[in-house]
Amino acid sequence: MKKENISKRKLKAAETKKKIYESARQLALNHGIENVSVDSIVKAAGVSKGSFYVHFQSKDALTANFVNEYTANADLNYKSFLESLPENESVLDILILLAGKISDFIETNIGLENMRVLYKAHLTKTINTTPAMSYNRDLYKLFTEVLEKGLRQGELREDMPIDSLAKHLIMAIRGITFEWCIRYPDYDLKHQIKEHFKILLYGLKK
Amino acid sequence: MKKENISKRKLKAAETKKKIYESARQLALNHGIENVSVDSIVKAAGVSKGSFYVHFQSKDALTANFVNEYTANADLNYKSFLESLPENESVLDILILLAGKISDFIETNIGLENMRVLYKAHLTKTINTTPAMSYNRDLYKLFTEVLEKGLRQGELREDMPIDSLAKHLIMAIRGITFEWCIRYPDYDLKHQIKEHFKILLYGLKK
DNA sequence: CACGGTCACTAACCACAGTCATTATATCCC
DNA sequence: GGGATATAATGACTGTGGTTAGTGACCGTG
Repeated sequence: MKKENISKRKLKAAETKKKIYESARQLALNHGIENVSVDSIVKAAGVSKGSFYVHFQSKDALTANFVNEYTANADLNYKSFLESLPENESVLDILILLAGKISDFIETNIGLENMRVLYKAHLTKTINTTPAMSYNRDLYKLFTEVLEKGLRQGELREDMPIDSLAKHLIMAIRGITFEWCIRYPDYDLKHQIKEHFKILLYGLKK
Repeated sequence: MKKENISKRKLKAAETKKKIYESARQLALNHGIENVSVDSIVKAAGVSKGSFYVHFQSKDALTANFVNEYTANADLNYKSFLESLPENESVLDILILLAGKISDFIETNIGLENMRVLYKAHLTKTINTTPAMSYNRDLYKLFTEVLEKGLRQGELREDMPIDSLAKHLIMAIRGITFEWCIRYPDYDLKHQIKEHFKILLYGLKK
């Protein structure tokens, strides 16, 4: 009877956290998270600054939360995209299409600024971005499944473990997206991702 | 007779700048630039804080200076490495060796923390990291030269422009190094770079 | 019911990057 | 030399992310 009975307090806490989160989202939506101070967030939420830091490790961690939401959303999106493809599509073509889909999603649904924030968060030891990094992330599963199909259908070379290949492909996408972040606007994400994948996949063909 | 005669002042200014720079380098060497405040730098240099901002646009700009030094140094190193290779080496082997050399240099001469700082700087709009990013950077020239040789010797496919290939390869290295920065210590930079290059180069073979 | 401990929350506080009005002084020009 | 100008240098100040000692409401236990 311990865990159940502390509900009133925990409820209040959860409420406070949500208030902060929603205020932050609202402000971020209007001004971009980088231009929103913690002070303004807590003022909007009607709580104290210290309270913010009870619920969030840091402003960057909060930002990472947003981004992790995007990430989960993205993976859902990719999954249904893959399911929408015709069964008989060649696996190499699927991979190219998927890469294109990913670049679209990043550009239009996440955006440059959020990607920059995400990558900075990744580089900061004190921020936990596990959901977007973990090899258990759905994205890795999706790639692995596609590659397995390619293996079964004899489209791929067989001298490399599938899960390692998936990691290499996703790392490549991350690398290209990083390059986009740092070279924008002199860099066409979609075009570069497709071009790079053509080289990579040529190296995977049987 | 205008520019010459203002020497005494400019000299003093240059001296101050150097004092700041060297103090910063010394402190960064001992504690890592991220753990050194501008206040501590100017205190060590015996100048005022405002003076720091006369000579440097920002702390990050100063950091970028350090990084650009590393970069220039790295390219020199890679160049002499390439020159030390036997003439008759296969171009694909040269590229693998070069990639290995780069990973060694990054790991032992630059280090994880500095790479993280560098990539964060790249992601920050207000920091000018042109020297490390520019396609005029020596590194791009080196790769282009090797690839040109490969083309002459008929080792490479001919349907892709050489300078575009060089960009893809260097971007791949950057991507892998980024992955190393965010996955350390669960990621073997040298091994991953070599493995990835094997896939990539297989896709470039004639 | 009452007492001791827990925990969300607060507000004042700190550290640090960056700014700016002001001061000091080397150079220019008469 | 001496006033005018340009600029190096100053240091108090601001804004912002992050910390912490303290408070009081709530909880489990006697």
